[in-house]
Amino acid sequence: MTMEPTKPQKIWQVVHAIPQGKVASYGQVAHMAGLGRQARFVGRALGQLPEGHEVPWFRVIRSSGEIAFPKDSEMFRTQVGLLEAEGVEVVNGRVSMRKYQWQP
DNA sequence: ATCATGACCCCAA
DNA sequence: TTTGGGGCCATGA
Repeated sequence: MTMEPTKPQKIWQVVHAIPQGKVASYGQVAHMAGLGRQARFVGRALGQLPEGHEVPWFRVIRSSGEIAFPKDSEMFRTQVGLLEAEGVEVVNGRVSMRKYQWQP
């Protein structure tokens, strides 16, 4: 029988649907996953991704357009690299939401 | 049970 | 633009 998706699974499902070259905010993902204002839960869920996943976690950023990791961190550099690789411009750790936000 | 801490957000000033 | 305060809630000390 089919199991009800857990909260993290709902989140991963939404994130998986973000198209290449677009980004979504943590709050946007929370809302789309039916979790209301639990934006923080999205960050937690992305940190719990199992190995071998195909979830484009790097397309999730803050509502302000900023990358959520410290600029001097390895994760920050990784995320910027992945975003730029698919055409998303990152200037000073920030993405233009006006240009790149996913709008289903 | 309490306290602090987060890959956060929104509003007001 | 920046700051401050409240909201949210799982997790670990």
